[in-house]
Amino acid sequence: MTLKELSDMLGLSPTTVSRALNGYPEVNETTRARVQAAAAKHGYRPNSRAKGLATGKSMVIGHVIPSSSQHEMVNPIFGDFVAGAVKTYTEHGYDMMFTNADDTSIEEAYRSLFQRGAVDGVVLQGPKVNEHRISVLSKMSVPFIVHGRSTGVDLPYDWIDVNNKSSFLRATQFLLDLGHRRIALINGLEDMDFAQRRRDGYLAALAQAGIAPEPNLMRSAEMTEVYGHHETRTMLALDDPPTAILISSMISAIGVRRAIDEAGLQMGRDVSVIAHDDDLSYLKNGQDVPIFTATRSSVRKAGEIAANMLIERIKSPDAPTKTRLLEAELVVGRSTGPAPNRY
Amino acid sequence: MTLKELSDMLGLSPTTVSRALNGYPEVNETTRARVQAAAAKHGYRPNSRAKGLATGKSMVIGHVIPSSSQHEMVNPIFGDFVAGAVKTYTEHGYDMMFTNADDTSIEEAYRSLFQRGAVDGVVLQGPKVNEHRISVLSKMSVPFIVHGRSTGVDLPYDWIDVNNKSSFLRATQFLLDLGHRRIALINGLEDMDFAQRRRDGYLAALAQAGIAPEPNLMRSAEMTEVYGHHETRTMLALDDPPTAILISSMISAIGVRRAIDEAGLQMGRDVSVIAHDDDLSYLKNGQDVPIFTATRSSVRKAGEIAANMLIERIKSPDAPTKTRLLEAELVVGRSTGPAPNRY
DNA sequence: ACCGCAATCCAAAGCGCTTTGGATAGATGT
DNA sequence: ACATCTATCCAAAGCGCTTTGGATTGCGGT
Repeated sequence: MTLKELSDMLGLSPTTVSRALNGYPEVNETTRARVQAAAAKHGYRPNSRAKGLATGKSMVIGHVIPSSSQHEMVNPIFGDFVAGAVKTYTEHGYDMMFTNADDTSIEEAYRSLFQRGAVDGVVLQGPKVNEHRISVLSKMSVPFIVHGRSTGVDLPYDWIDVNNKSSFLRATQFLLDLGHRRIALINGLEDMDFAQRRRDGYLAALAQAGIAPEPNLMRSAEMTEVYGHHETRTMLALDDPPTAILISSMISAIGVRRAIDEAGLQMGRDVSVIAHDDDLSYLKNGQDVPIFTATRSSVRKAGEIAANMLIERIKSPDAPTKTRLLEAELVVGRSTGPAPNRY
Repeated sequence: MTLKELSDMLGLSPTTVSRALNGYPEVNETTRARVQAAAAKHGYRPNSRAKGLATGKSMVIGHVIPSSSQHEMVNPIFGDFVAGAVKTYTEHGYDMMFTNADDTSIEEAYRSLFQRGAVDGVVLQGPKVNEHRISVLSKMSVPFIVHGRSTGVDLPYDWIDVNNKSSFLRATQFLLDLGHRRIALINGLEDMDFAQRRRDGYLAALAQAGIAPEPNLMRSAEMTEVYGHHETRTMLALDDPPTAILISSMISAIGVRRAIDEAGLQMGRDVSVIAHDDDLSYLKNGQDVPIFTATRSSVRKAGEIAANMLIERIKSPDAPTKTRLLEAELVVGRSTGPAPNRY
């Protein structure tokens, strides 16, 4: 069912039918009602490609998934962020498009998406320190939003981020207040911007307390369960093991917990644990009492907000850049307690 | 940069340029080389909407994410399935599109996607028993593939599924062989087809062993960590608690493990556990020795295969339907052991 | 020298929609 | 009664591409 078929059927011109359906004023209200009724009856839906060609908009927003050639790691927060975003997109009439690109061609992927006219804007996820993609998108002068920020990039750009530094600063202080002195950090990959900020917060808190950071207690890698387990196991076997561990992800925290159990220790008594909790829908941090003491910030909500900000940007490309910094809340669960009196 | 601009620049007609770039034979090879060089140099990329309009294809494949209004549960396997699929799509020149729909309008969402000409095919995920969407898509005579199957739907359709029944049959037999008699099943939502098949396998094994199923030991809900924890806790508090637990998801298995620990029991000695492992990239089941004994089947690979099958279907819409049944492997880890001699 | 054929190229139509620039007719104003 | 609006509708162009149906040229064959 095309516009022309519908208009023939109604004895009207395509022009009028188009206007009737798109809410233009130059059409009689009774005619409009007739048109709408017929459109509904026959299930007419304008072809989005034709519409896009005519209007110059695609009403699609793009996300590029990097398929790190080796690891093929799929970020576990991906699903929740997307779920938040897609909801907002749908409400505003946008569709969401994914493309996959390996690390070397990721810039090419963004360029292709735009120059083909496939999308009206993109979301940039998982920014690294000195993220190159930001300047690429900036130069293309294309609407985009960054989920996270990038230290070292001076250009103005829209972003939404959690206050990683302050939340890890606070979490570390919390542990220090409990008397812990040997606090480990199991962090994400070091070149990721969020990981660097979290480390900064951690280091700042240690510095305030006059504690020298110990490289042995600072680990970083992709945040899988197995990684958390492995690093914890290794660190607990040190001559002078940590009494508290700070972890950048709930997933890894589960591995940490497993290692603590295996070592015959008790989490919250022998070893305190604080994790960053993205509030994933399938991995709730307990129901009444949180399992882990955690710095919590919903990544789904971040997805929603990011989508809204991007849509705003698409509407007014020349508006001043906007940013949004979310504060994580510190929820206290049963995984933390006073430092054990070992000596 | 449009086709016309490029052709003007080259002193050729749009026809010839189009043909040169699309590999048609009626163009001189030296001309073709010239055109390709110019296209590369100026970064020309055909507008995909215009191309789609002209060819009648969108080169996009659609996925609909149901946002169950209440739970807003995002399936944790989602990310990996998508990662597998999008890789295949990209290789074949397809983009991937998401739409969100609440449970009531999900059928509408599929219809809209096609009638707007937004996609060339769709993937149907998470089929329920008597899945209504299958007949809807069938009637629309539209290319689609189901990830999973639907008991009660007689129509022929393409699907790829894990052999849920046989894998849970085998897992249950494995536990029975270890001497377990009170085996619990922590399953997914009952109306999901996979959950029903897994239960069938479980029940079949019990029946073979002459054991009457006990409703008290069979639970079903959305497979979160907290759910696994809660049900295990409840069951372990029974007068006659299970000695083994079968779980439909690694995520929930983590909660199960937590409950076992909290009860002061040891997994693999006091309580045996087998989980279904989708081989998620961020939740590997251990590295050398698996943590959980598990029925394993990579959902990422399923995504890849599904994508390939769908692309085949799009190419030849009238070919006979194809199906693919993957067998899960039973990997034996440290979470299972002989039934404790309690009495 | 003439015909047929292959190799190259191009003009123009068409995909389904929006939008510009009228046309038409009845209503209004003086 | 005549010019002027206003409300309503339509024809046609255009978005950027593919594709049909020729044109044109040069070559071998007779």
